[in-house]
Amino acid sequence: MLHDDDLEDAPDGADSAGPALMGPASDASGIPADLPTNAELGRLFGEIGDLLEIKGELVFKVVAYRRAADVIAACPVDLASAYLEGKPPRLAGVGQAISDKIDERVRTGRLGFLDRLSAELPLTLVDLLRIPGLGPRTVSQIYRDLGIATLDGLRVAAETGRLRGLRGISARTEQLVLSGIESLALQVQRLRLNEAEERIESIEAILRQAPGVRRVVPAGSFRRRRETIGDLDFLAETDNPAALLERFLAVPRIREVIAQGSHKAAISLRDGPNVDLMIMPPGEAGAYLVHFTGSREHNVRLRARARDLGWSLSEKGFLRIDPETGQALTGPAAERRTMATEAEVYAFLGLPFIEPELREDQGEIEAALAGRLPRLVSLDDLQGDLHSHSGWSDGTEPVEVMAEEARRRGRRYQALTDHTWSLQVANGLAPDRVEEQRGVIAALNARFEAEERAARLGTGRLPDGAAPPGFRLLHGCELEIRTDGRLDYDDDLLARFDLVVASLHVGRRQPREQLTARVLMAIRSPHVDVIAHPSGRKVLRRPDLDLDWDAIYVEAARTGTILEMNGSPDRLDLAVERARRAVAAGCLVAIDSDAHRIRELDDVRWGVSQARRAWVEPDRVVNTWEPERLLAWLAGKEARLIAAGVEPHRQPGAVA
DNA sequence: GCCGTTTTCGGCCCGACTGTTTTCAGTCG
Repeated sequence: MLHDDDLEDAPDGADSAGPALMGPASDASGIPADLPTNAELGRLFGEIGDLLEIKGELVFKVVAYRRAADVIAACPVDLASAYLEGKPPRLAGVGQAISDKIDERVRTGRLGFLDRLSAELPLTLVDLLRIPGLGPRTVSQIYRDLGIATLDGLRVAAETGRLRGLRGISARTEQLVLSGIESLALQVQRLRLNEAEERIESIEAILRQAPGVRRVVPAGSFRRRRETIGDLDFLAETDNPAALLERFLAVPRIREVIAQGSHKAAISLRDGPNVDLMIMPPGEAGAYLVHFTGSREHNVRLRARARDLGWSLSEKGFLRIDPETGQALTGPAAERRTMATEAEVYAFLGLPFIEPELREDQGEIEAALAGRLPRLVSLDDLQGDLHSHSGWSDGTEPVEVMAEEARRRGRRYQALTDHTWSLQVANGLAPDRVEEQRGVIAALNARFEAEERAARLGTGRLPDGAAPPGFRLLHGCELEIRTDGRLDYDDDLLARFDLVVASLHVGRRQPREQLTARVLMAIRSPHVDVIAHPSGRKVLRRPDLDLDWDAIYVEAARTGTILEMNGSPDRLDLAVERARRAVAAGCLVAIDSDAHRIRELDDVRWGVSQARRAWVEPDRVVNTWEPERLLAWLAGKEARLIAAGVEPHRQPGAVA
């Protein structure tokens, strides 16, 4: 059995199709060829924000740069191209000043403001901010009083006792700085969702055993189902806070207790993330859940709205603001409101309930105010799964085991999509094995039908007792798009599958035009129904393919070719911003497991949460459809190509 | 620096914990 890594990475050696595009440093117009990505642009403005903060600039200006940096990095449109074309999109938080700076960076390759700033304050100071406990004021003081601007310099100063002379820094703080630098060096990566879930479940189990505990809720970015998780957050209701905190501070593999109070504590684990525990007074969970679930930006918006309504909002609930002073009233005069549920908190703000996955300040507040929140797809909406593997290629289980497991989960269809011929590293199927596999699947479906018929007649029962409304194993394949754009099977063979899922594992480093052309050819095939894991990325490990995404969305929408939202927590592909844009462009998606073993059949849930973050509604997801509707759609590809005036991409003759 | 059917000027979110203090600033989430 091959590990996924072998499958994904080994064929990259075949990246010999055509030389890399080595253009000149700039063309005749002086426009630099090394256009910055959105992530790089975002990083630049983040650095400006950091430097301004160290400089002691107005905090709102700092916040403005950081907010712009986030918006820029998350923007689904390639900003460099858009600015070059003179069509910069309107982004909330990016005004004239920052827009001009983006334009300058894109056109000239420079950013004068940052250059001037870093002449004043070394850019390396930004690194010092990453040390836990070291904020802008202290960094500024260290630089101005001691001239220290680098991590190395800081370590030497701490080791030789030069820091402790500064105001507010004792010998103990010096030690904290040293261990902080150390922890940076071995800083743990962010966790993928499934890794975060493992740790959360084990800690949650311990907390639940504490006496007096009523409720433990994992909150934070895990509850929002972000792609990667930094810290883990727990909220708890208990009659005995001391006992719960004691239990928390004794979980296995603690590296350090970071903070410890009467109602909250924070620890760091040896093998990973920081963990926060907050204890809620019974019956007041609403504002706590809101506060510790929403992103910082979402919460800022909520509190601003509360303020407009005359209330100050915190995790403790609402406090009436004194109109004279503008301050929250405290003490005996205080008027305080608490709620048991999040829905009540939102209602108090005049908003409908906002699902956790949407709480990112990506337009959900505006949509809530306008009554236009989406009805998000949920796991219960799914009728089936269009992408899975068996031992025939690189899965671990026999076909019948995967099928039985899918049926046991109540699905109405499961597509078996083993790899094709040319992906030999994954044991891809030659055409004769495809024929053989078709027979196996037909026999299985015949057996399932007989069992269901018998169950309906009362003369037999299904393996788990319950009679689902019918289950069908669909015969598909994961069709390799080769380096030259050819597809792995000819049209005659492709036409005989129930569905074809096409994907690209080889030649990943080709230039954008070539990669895009390969995907577009697959989209224009009369037999390709789904583009699987379209970006080819691996979460935290491998970047996206360099594709012309807008061209792909347009053509996928035009031809009714489905884009996959792959639920494997390693992939989560499409990413949220891409999926949101694809659906806005009219594309259909499928939420698939890409299971190679039984337990991975449940990975569709990560695909569902990813789709929810992308505001996807059920009807856009083809595997929420009834089997009849889905099969009719799959059968209609060629007719749609013709209707749309798209020249079908034919794949004639056998290709070896 | 951004933003606006209550504003083109004047706002811009809130509290706990820590460390070094003697009443609070800095940091963090």
